[in-house]
Amino acid sequence: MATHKREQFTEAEQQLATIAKALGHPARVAILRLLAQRRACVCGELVLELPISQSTVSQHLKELKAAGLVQGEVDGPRVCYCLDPAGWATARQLLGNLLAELPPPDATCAC
Amino acid sequence: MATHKREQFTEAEQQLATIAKALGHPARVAILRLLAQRRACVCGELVLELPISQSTVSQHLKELKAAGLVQGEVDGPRVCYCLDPAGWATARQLLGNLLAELPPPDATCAC
DNA sequence: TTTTGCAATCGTTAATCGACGATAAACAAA
DNA sequence: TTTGTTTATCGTCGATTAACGATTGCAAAA
Repeated sequence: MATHKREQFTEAEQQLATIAKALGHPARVAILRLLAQRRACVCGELVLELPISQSTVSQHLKELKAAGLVQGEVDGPRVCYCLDPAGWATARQLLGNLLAELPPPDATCAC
Repeated sequence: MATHKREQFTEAEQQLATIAKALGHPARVAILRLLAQRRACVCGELVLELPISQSTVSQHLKELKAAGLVQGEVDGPRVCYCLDPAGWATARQLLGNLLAELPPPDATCAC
């Protein structure tokens, strides 16, 4: 059963997991870095930069949009993508919280 | 075909994706938070705290270990888990790099 | 109006994931 | 040695993911 038991965890845990999952593929990381560099990018440009097909890029963009990390704006026949500031604010927050909960880097394992 | 084209991306992109993927499930986030709180935890304790079965917890621990985020130390019949400082140093670094590449939070979309 | 060009969606395929119960393996204690 | 406790692994199942080519849908250009 792949009946995900997501419901049983806290809202924050689910939200962080959703964001992390979106970052969990090198193609999506690459897309985000391209968008960060260029501030905006038409889908076709991304396809040129990446070693995967147009339809696959489109899929990844859809997932990044679903996670709230990118926005797409229709511009005539093309679509311009850019990072979604609100989504990244949340991502920063949640990742920051997690890292803040961790023991200091030099702490020894208590085992 | 789920023939992952991981090879075609940079080392850093792959490494970040691996770490993010490990964080991409609420149960694993919950496990990490428990380990962070308690500094160490026997597998059985985790099972008591989580709404999933022992075998599933064990699977998630295996994935976290594979991603370098936790260590397990055998202690008689039980296994004591704790966060892996080296893995977290890498995670901090890579996540920090990504966030640093992003435009400032108040930047408007260039679309 | 017809054509062209771009991007999303569809349909398909194979692989991976998430979950579980059952079983095996490792060790301590009796 | 046998028993009990703890954890990892196996086998299974359904769902999801990653990838592609083909098709569709739209908007601009001819």
